[in-house]
Amino acid sequence: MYLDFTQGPGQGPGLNRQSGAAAGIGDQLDLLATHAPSSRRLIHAGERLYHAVDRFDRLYIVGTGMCKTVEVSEDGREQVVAVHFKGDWMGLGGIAAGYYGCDAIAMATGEVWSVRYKELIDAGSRTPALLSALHLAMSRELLRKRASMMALCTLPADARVADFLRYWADALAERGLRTDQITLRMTRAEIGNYLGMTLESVSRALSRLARGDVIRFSEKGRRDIEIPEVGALTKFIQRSMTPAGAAVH
Amino acid sequence: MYLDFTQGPGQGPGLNRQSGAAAGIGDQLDLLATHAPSSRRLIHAGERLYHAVDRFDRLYIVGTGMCKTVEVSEDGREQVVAVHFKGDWMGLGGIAAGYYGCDAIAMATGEVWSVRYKELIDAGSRTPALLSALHLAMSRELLRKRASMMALCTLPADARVADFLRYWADALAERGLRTDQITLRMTRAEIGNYLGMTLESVSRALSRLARGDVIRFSEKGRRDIEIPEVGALTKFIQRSMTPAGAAVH
DNA sequence: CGATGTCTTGAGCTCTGTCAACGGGCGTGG
DNA sequence: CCACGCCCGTTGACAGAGCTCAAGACATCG
Repeated sequence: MYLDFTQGPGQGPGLNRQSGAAAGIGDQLDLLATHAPSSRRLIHAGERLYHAVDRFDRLYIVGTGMCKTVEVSEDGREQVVAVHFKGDWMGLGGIAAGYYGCDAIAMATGEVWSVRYKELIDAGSRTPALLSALHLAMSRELLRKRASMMALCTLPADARVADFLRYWADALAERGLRTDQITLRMTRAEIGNYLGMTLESVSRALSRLARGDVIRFSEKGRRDIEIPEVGALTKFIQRSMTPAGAAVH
Repeated sequence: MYLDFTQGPGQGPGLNRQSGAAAGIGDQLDLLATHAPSSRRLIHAGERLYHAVDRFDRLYIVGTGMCKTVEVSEDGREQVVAVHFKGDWMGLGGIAAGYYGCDAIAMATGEVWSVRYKELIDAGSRTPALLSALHLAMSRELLRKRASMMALCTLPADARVADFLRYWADALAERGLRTDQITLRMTRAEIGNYLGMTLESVSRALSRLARGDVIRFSEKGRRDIEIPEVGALTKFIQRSMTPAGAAVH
């Protein structure tokens, strides 16, 4: 899926597989552990990794679990700007800003790795694969944000929710996990905030998706969602585009 | 404004100034010309630099003029995902995707530089400042997209337009250009597409901003907009947030 | 000068936000 | 153990922001 044009004959192992975005996830951490002075840290849901105002210093990588990053604008508007799964890097905006600009908050118990940016760059001159990993991570986040903007700008509320579920399922699939049963670790309010709509709209959208048999609510709770067929989400999104066919009811 | 934590004692000149985002813009091009096998190309408005489906190969940098990048999703939705001013890099999403994923189109006559990504990386091992420039560019685009998402998710239509104008003015200011008189090189439809609204809403928003004396239409045409006071845009945005005071009329 | 594309403005309608009521899960404390 | 409060989620009724459709004014270009 993702091609790595940076591979050269002399490069170390890792990051050379081409079997998906997650190809280098394990390798990334190996690389860091082996070639750069990285550190690990256990985290629990709700715990904050760094504050928006903190001076930029380290980059963080989700080892296990998942995190969200939340931005607060000067005039107090607050927004979830990203959800980070295993292998995703965090804090990349700090490179240019000098401070993080977002709060990073764990959404589940897990482990997070981190490296000093400066030391990563130094190590990168010896181990180019480290730089490749960094570039891939940044580029991937760019792609993700592009997709988010596309959804925000062109999809109606219901389809945005469907798109969000598809994204979540894809993220799990890329990491070799089941996608027929996902656990959203966010409240409706958080999802709505991320998707630019209210919690009520999220709730209604999910209800409609369930009524249309695109998803099913698990017995375990309303945050556990069964997706028998991820393709059905895509179909739903496309249907909501055509001027003719909306309304699944 | 933007701090560069990568500066080391041994680094070459350039990218070490701290006088704003544009600090390294001239230097970037110097760097490329001196240390990497880059090439230049003249472009005219409407000309396409690369196609979304093209295999990723080179990164592009706006030397003079400006460009937009347009994404087309599989199901045919089309969206302007970014506007690129002097010094902005383009094609960064291709690093992870393997293809560009966007069309890049010139919006004015100008000059665009480009480097093979692979060769840039190679040169970067000899000239670390090149890598710093790349990282800064990527990080900056991440910040920009974050800001876009924030606007899309939390601002009403009028304020999004105001935010867009402010962004444009700031971009000019960072490059040492006048901001009291800007020329939008986009149709209302393009602006609306970029901001997630219709061309009519853009038109109405601009009319309201003009009525509220936040902007003025130039005699030269409706795409030339005078902004006597950039701060007024910010005030307008904040006013549209407070539940009490909206309505400038 | 007509043709085309762009911009503005109005009128009506729809989607989604707002406000409100209600139910369920969970932890705390009596 | 149950009662209570709190947070989360769902659903309904309503209102309003923004979209759709339509008409007309301008500008540009052949």
